[in-house]
Amino acid sequence: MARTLEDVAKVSGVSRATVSRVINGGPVSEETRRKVIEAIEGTNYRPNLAARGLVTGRTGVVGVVLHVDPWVLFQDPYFSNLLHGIADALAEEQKGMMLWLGSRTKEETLDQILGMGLLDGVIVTADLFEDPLVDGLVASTLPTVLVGHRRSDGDASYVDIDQAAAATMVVEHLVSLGRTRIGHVTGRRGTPAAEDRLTGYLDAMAAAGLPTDGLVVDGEYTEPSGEAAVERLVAADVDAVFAANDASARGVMAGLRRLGNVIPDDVALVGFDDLPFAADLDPPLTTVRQGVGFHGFEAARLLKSLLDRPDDGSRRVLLPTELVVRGSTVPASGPTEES
Amino acid sequence: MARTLEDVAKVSGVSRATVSRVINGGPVSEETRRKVIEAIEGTNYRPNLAARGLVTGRTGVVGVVLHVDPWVLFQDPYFSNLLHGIADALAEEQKGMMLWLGSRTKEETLDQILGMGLLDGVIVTADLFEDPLVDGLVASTLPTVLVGHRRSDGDASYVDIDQAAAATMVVEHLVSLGRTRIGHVTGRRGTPAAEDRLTGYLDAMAAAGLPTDGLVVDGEYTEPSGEAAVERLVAADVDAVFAANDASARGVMAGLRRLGNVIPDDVALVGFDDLPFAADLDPPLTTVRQGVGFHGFEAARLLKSLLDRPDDGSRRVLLPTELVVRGSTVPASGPTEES
DNA sequence: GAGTACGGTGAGAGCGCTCTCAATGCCGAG
DNA sequence: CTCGGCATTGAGAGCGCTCTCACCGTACTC
Repeated sequence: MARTLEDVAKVSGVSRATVSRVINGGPVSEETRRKVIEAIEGTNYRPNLAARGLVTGRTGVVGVVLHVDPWVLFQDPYFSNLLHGIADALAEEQKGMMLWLGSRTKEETLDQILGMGLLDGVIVTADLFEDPLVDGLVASTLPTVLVGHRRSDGDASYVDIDQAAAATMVVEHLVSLGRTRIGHVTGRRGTPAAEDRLTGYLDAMAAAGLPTDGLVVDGEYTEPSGEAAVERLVAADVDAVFAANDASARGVMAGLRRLGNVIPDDVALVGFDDLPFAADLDPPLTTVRQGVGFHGFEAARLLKSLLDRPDDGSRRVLLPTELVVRGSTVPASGPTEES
Repeated sequence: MARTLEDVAKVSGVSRATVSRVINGGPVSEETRRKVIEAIEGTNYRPNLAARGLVTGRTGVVGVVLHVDPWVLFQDPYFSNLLHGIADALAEEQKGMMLWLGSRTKEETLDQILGMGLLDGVIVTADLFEDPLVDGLVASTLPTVLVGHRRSDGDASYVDIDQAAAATMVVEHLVSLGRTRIGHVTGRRGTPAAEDRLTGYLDAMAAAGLPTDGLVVDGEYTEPSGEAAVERLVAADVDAVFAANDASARGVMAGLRRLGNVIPDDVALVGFDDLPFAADLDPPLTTVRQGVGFHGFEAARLLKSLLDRPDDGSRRVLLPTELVVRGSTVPASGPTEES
């Protein structure tokens, strides 16, 4: 079993350099190529990536950093979808993926990643305002693609959605239905996504000439926080609620029902994410689909482009979102029994 | 910013070899060590793992192969717990983790892993009888630890539980409660775990002198398959059911209730896995706890031992299981209202 | 004083690979 | 018949690191 280039060279009767050419597609005569390929297959030889990486500086391996609590990681479909998308794109490019989870401190993780020396680049989620890991990665020489971004990441490469525009789209939809008292349950305050969605909501409300006093209640992206927000929203006499994500929308739905409100007749409800359960709620939840798996896919492709043409500077990609209108904002249409 | 050992050597006025000694804990005078460390910190130097790996043959990176459909991967707590355990153990040993998911065919994945050349070893789940990936890994020169094992993996290194013994423990518990018509809903037939649990059940029943005719119904590890099995079990006049996992136990519970059976009074019920929801069922489910996170942790430690002392041959570790007795096999005790 | 021991250090080889550069052989052109 | 040009190949340097080995100076022995 051939272990090195030299071995293959000996077997096929050529030099090390020629074998290397065959493997990497250099100019080699047809006959020699055939002989070498035969030798490679016969000896089951596989080039050593570490050695190649040492000389070329490229290993074909990219790091993926999902530095979140493992329970969150696996319970929140966001991350699984994202990872799935990344994995697919990397597989397509024949690249390896090295995954870091949140089992150590951010500083330790950063150290390990930067010291690895085997990575061509990294993909990392940036969902907090303060994040030394993201800061360190962006500041390093390692090509980095963020999924999501903070305002301070203006000159980094990232894939994100236009959070504010998506929120605006939601409000406009509700306004078009004739709703005027539109409440908003925010996401976790301080996170970029939550702040941007809030901004989009406020801007759209202002543009429509609608008031927002008392209509914004802070949430936490969780079901209980959504349910807890209902009391104040109902007290503010809402006829529609935009929850910052589907989980809190589910809480809002439960809370509204408890207080005797009919959805969408009394209060229309919109979520964000389009998680699988959204369509199964009663009534089905109108929500913003952001296609997380696609984000991952695009992040990997962005990194590839960054690696292929490093001189083009950083890239910013804003992916489209889509409003999925369901029963929670529109009464069931077609043949239906009157209530 | 120092990029190489040579740079650090120049800054601290010693040779490359001495810097290497400082980093790897060789014999160096206190004063020199201080100077070098100062230079390292001052220049923010990080050793290049690829280069080190090239000469030592060790990179400190291990591969983890969870070649399952990503949806399953993230929905089944088994894998998240396992991965979590592995990640924890590796973090403790300062090792990197490279993750392969099921985004490509097993053959392609195998090729990539073997060709990587950056891995010290690999941890892979072996939950199918036929698995070219596992076969290839075990047959390769790459140190491999299996989580779970097939009968044919007798000479590989693995971490597993004694499935049959656990099943026997379940049956003995039910027998000790005076149950005699004990049914079994199997896992997916053909998988090692399902077969071994079945074997353990059959052996224990035989040992207790109890019949099993008509008491075994094939399941799929899923809730619907559990519910579907109930009809035949009730027809066979069971007074207890051992389901091969918690998910199918939940299905059995629903089915029994639908047919008007009271748990545990009419029929006792036992699951397997002790997933979080098991304790929240009504009544709480008696089940076998296997501590999956711990399996991962142990697998990583096993791999470490394999790497540290390769000459000791392969290792086999059977982890203990624990029967968690809850309301589904024992009537609530203590101050309780009579039904 | 010569011999031995030993902690501390540097020089240099070499891990498996790529890549530059020069050498070779063969072609048609002059 | 000589020469430039081209396609093909090999020799060798070197990526950043570890590790062996030889060497130095000091201390200790007899």
